[in-house]
Formats: sequence, C-alpha cells, structure tokens
Amino acid sequence: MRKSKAETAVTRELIVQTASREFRRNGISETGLDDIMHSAGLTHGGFYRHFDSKDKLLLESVQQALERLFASIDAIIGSQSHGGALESLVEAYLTPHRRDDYERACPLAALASELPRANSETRIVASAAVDRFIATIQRLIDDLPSRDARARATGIFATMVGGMVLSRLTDSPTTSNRTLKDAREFALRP
Amino acid sequence: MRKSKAETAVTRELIVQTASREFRRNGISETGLDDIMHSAGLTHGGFYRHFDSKDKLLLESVQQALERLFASIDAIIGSQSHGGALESLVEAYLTPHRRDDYERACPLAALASELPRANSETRIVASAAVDRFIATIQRLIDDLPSRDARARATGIFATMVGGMVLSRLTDSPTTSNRTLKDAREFALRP
DNA sequence: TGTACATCAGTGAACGCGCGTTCACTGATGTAC
DNA sequence: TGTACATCAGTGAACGCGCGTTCACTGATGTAC
Repeated sequence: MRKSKAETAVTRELIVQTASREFRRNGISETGLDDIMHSAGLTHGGFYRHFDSKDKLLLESVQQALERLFASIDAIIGSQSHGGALESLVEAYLTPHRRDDYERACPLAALASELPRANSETRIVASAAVDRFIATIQRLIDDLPSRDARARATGIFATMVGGMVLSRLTDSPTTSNRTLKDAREFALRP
Repeated sequence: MRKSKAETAVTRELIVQTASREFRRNGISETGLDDIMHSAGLTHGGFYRHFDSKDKLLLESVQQALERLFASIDAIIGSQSHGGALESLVEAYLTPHRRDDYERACPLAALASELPRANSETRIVASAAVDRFIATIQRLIDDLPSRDARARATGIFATMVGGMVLSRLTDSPTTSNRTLKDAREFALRP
C-alpha cells in the first residue's frame, strides 16, 4: 500500500513529533521505537522507510523540540515591551504547564542527564541550544556590560533548568509548584 | 566457595559502591548488572545473593551516594566560620572535580532526568534529599526571615543543580568550566 | 490520455543481541553435638 | 576441641523477554512510453 509523497511527508512529521514527546516523557533509552510507532498509529516495521536509525530520529526529535521551544520563546519576547521580556521568558519556562505537558517541555531539562551520553550529533545540537538560550537571555539584560550580562544570563538559565529538574523530582505537587515559583523569583531577583 | 560473614559484608559494600559510581556515570537504564558486577571484579550470577533486584540496588546506591555527599557537605560547613559556609558549600558543589569524578558526583544532578521515573522508594529518597539540601542551605542564610530564606535556598539549589547539568551538557571544556563559575557567582550574588 | 511496469510505504514475522533473573554446582564457612 | 553436616557466596550456563534492525510481501502510487 504505497502512499503518496504528501502522505509520506505527513507520516514522517508525525513520527518525529510523537518521538519528540515520548523521548521527553520517558527518556531516550526507555523509549522504544515500537512505543513511538504505536503511539503514532503505525507498526514498527515501517520505521526504516523514514529514518536510518533510532539515533537519527533522536537527533531530529531534539532539533524539532528545540525549534518549537525557541519559536515560542521568541514570540513571547517579541510581544513584550523590552523591560518585561526577561520576566515573561522566565515565567513562561518555569511553569507547571511546561513541567507536565511533554509536548511543550524543554528537551534540555527533560533529557538533562541523558543527553551528555547521546550520539555526537545530538550532543552538538544540545550544546548549541544551551549557547543560544544563554545568548537570548543575555540580549534581554541591558543594565550590564556584555561580559557580565553573559555570566548573569548563564546563571539565570542554570536556575531555570535546575528549577524545572527539581520540580520534576519532587513528590508533592504543592512543593513542586513552590519550587517553580521560588526558582522564578530567584532567577529574576534584581 | 562460601565466604565468611566479614568477607560477604565487604563484597556487598563493594557492589553498592561500584553501582553507585556506575549509575551516576552511565545512567540507570544504561548500566547493566553485568557491568556493575564486572567492575567490582565479580561475575553477574552472584548478584542475587546480596540484593533482591536491580531496583533495590539502585535504592541503596542512591542512598549511599547521598549520605556521602551530605557527610562531605556537613564537614565543609562545620569547618567554616558561619559567614563563609554558604560560599564554601556552593564552591564545593559547582566544581570541575565533582563534575568529572563520578565517585563524588551529586546523584540528583547526575541522574536528574531519570530519577522521576525510578521505583517509588528511590523517588521518595531523592525527593527527601532535595528537601534536606534546601534545608541545609536555608540554615546558612541568616539575613532573611525563615520563609524567605527557604525560598532563597530553593533558588540557590536550583542554580547549583542546573549549573552542574548544563556544564555536563556543554562540549567545550572551557565553556563548561565557565558555566560552573557563572552559576557559582549567580547562586552567591547578594 | 492511457497503459505497463517499477517503486516504495506500510505490515508482520523474524533475527540477533543484551538484559534481568534463575539455577545447578562447588567448596569453604558456620553450626550442632 | 573435634567431627559431621548444613549453609551459602560465588561461578557460569541458561531462560525468557524486549529491543533495534532486517526482510519478504502487498498493493497503491509514480513514471516512461
């Protein structure tokens, strides 16, 4: 049952999107190709018509998640007066919504301890994303010389990623939400 | 070749210690019992004379790593004048040494994205350790009412964990070291 | 525009490997008398 | 204190399962004329 080129492209996109969510939800090595294909409504055998390996799918999944995350962040920043942009960014990131909805979760936080062992292409993408995140934050800090702004931006991003990681590690939902709030306030402290 | 009770206890301890390092280095699901037993100089068949399951070993490994980490932190705090203790704690944590030496790494950072999916006993231990870490930091903050000190301590710990996670995610050693430094300074910023 | 053939997306079975776990066995240790 | 037997730490093979990957097959799509 060959599919048309258009249908094939849609299927491929669906697989990447599904994988992107499932990797973030269940981790890289705990997510099987069978899980992904089944979640996408397909059987596992067809996978290799679209991708060379699980590693290649992981690479595209992480890339896609990052592209969408940066797109949403850029939109948030763009829609704000310059003064409130940093606050909006931090508050959009450290949110119960982004903690619980793995479709929108930050792959750097969701895959934090697994990415350093991923294949080299994926590591390069992840490492570049850290840089881009920090540079984005740096641009929103205008009361410091650029060297200090970069250092401050790194600290802010560390607080964001750490706050998200800790909030997922915490059992109690109340405490988890307060962790997000405390991290937001610490990151934005003047 | 039955071993004496003393030898058996030593072997058991060796397995926990080895597992604790290997889990932190290679992750929970990517570390096999065979890897651990082989690293400890044993064969995999003997494992079940000491532990009921991989999950039970994980629990003890994480517990042991946390006990040792808290012991070293308490020692650092105890040996300091009260004013410098927070600085010493943050600087002892966000160090290239603790990033690279998995014998001393913080399990919360090294297993950050895997622990939320671990068995419930291990999750409870991890969650309690987050609380204890925050409480330890809180006690070193004396210029704020306790509610605010707790919030501040949460922010500091988020920065510490995030800084460590990001430094492991970064390809370049120079950048990775600077990330640690920036996170240290951000955490300690007055 | 229609026809004949090649291509290939998706299916479902199979392969090979590694993993967590079990088991029969060995021989030194522990224990009961 | 010595002897006879039970226990059990460690070995290495085996089991069963799941995983990433491959493959023969189907039939609709794409293409060459």
